[in-house]
Amino acid sequence: MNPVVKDTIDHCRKLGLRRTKALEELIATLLEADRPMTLAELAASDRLADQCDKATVFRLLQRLASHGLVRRLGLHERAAYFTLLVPGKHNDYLICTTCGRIEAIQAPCPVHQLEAEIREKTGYRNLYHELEFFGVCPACA
Amino acid sequence: MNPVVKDTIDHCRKLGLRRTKALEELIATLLEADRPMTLAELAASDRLADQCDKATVFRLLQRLASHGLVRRLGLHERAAYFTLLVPGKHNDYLICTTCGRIEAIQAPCPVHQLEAEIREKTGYRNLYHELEFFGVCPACA
DNA sequence: GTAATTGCAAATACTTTGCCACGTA
DNA sequence: TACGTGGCAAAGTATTTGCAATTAC
Repeated sequence: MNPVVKDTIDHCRKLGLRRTKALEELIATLLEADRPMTLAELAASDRLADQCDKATVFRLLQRLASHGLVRRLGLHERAAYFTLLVPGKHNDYLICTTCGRIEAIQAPCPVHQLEAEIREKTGYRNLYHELEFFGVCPACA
Repeated sequence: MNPVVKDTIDHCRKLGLRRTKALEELIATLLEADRPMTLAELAASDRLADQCDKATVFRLLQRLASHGLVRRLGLHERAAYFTLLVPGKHNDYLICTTCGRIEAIQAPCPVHQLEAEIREKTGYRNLYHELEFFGVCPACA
């Protein structure tokens, strides 16, 4: 098993979650995708399609998000997107407004400085940001 | 009438939209709010509540968005948020994950440089970004 | 054995559209 | 007059929940 999957499941166990097949497959799927995915995409994915109900995936995502292991993103679609929060992994995206393609941005994120300032000046706690770039990709243009 | 509202309506007229009471009130409401608003909020607002149907507000927002006068944002809620695109106005937000309060960020946006790089390297067209900070505001903490 | 987890189906929430009446140009 | 626009109601899509059965520990 992928060590990140293992670590994540261990983390879940410590939080009191039970080790179920669905949990394992969901985490593996999110990790392999390497981009945010919708509930519908996840429930229909190879690993989960015959494994469990969409409601189960939904509740797992909800639990994982409440413990900070998964983040729910707005993006531009009607459906919510979910991404696994892996320590040391960036989380900014480039999205094509025509075909919906989503790719992670490799460049270092330039907002940490501003985030620190906001934390100081406003007194907000547990601050994090969401940064997305939207445009029409070369293939669609 | 507010000059920005007037300019925006003039712009709409040039695009072929008709000058209706609903259009005027919607634009004025979005401008006065100074933060993104949901369809439900807009339809229930003082200026629009007794003015027109929610479907009308929806279709107006759709038309304005398709012409680039309004932008639809994801944010973290289930409902979509809409904001008027006023030339020269910033569009980054600070959002409380507990009470849902949304405020515009005054500081200069630090991602323009990165945006330019992405435009060059990836060939995406019509690039723009969406940047939000999420956290728990002092009142909720 | 006990409590968390799951599947299924039903309930919500929000968005989107059809159709005909209406108002702007 | 002609065509964009509006209201109302119905349909569509995504999310969320109730409850009894199941499973992890």
